[in-house]
Amino acid sequence: MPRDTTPQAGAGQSRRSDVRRNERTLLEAAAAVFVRAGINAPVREIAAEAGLGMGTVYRHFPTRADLVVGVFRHQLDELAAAARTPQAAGTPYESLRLWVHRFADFLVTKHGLAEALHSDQAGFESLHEEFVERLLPVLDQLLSASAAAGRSRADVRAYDFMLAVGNLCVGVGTFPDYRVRRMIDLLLDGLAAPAV
Amino acid sequence: MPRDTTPQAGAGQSRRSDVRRNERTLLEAAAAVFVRAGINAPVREIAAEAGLGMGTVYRHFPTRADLVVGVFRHQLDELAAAARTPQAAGTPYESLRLWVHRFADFLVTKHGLAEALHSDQAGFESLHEEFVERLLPVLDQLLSASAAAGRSRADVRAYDFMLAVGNLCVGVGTFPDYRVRRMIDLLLDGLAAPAV
DNA sequence: TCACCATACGGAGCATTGCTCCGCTTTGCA
DNA sequence: TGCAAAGCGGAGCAATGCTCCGTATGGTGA
Repeated sequence: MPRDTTPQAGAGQSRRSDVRRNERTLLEAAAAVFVRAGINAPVREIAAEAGLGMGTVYRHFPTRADLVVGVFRHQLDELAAAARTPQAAGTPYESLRLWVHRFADFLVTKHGLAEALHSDQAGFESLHEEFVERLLPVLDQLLSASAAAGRSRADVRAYDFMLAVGNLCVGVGTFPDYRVRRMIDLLLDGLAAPAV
Repeated sequence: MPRDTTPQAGAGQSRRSDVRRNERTLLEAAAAVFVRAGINAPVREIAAEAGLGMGTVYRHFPTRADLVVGVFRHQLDELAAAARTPQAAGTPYESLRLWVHRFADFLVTKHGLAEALHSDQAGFESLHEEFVERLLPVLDQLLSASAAAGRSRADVRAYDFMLAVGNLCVGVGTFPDYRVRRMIDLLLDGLAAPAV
């Protein structure tokens, strides 16, 4: 399995200057294109936006998923950090609730991310993996804490719950009338309800 | 908006015999291909399976979504009928629960259907529409009955709930470790819980 | 029975898009 | 400054949705 496909790997120093410059340029271009055209924008478009060739894009980021991961790495980190920061006020369950909605916000505002996350398209496994790797531990901890406080079920796996929340975010954007928040709350209520 | 894009429209009598034969052949071929290669199988493959040309496929079914609708029309009808058949035993809430799981079964066993249903890919709106048109009324009725019996919330829209259940089914197949049923039960529990 | 033409068919072909390949350019070291 | 290793660019390949139009065919009127 290719760990460290992403450029950050290997010392940032020893690489040629144009490599560093191009990587930065690419990430910025990708971010811009993702905002205006969604995660599924053609790679050609990103290359054009960056003023670079296709070959360069693919040498830096072997699949578009890697590009996506690169662009959202910071936000993923913030999301993970947010879960670890103890809430000033509120029960563990409240913290969980808050974080889940923050997670949903993240997915909903990146057009196509939720879809890509669960896509079976080749190359997108790494995106899924990255999310699981970064966020599953923190979600697991939030769930455990809430369960320990007796406020929510203990028999729900973080993995299932994470996928479920991610799934609920699919199709926002396509169906403006779909109220995701409402459904996420419903799922959270189901989690809170004592197991029958 | 193109209502009745599907061949069934217009009297079944007045059409040439080869047209009727080909339509049937196509539906059978598509069904076979969908089973072995999923909903997203290339149209070429369906044409080959049917022993017909691409042009013929597209004349009969303007988009692949129409083909999908054609193939699953019967099962969609059965699903709608199942909701109307009063359960021998059980509360309205139990009926709702049963039907929702049946709906999920349907989606889960058709590889790629849940994904397609909420895809923003051009041409797939008709698939979404068909599902909404056929199933929303019956789900609405199930929800209302259950709510009237005081067993579940009345403030959840059938549309949101249907999309949510469909969404939860996304990614089964891609992630064998994901327990959909569990998450659907969680959502149902959230629905059952009295609004706080 | 036959001829005719509206209807339907087939599949080459166009456009898009992910990804590769390789000849050319650039960087940084000696 | 010269040179090799590293990197770049973009033409090109393969897959795939969908169209277009020359050709074949069913069914009807004579």
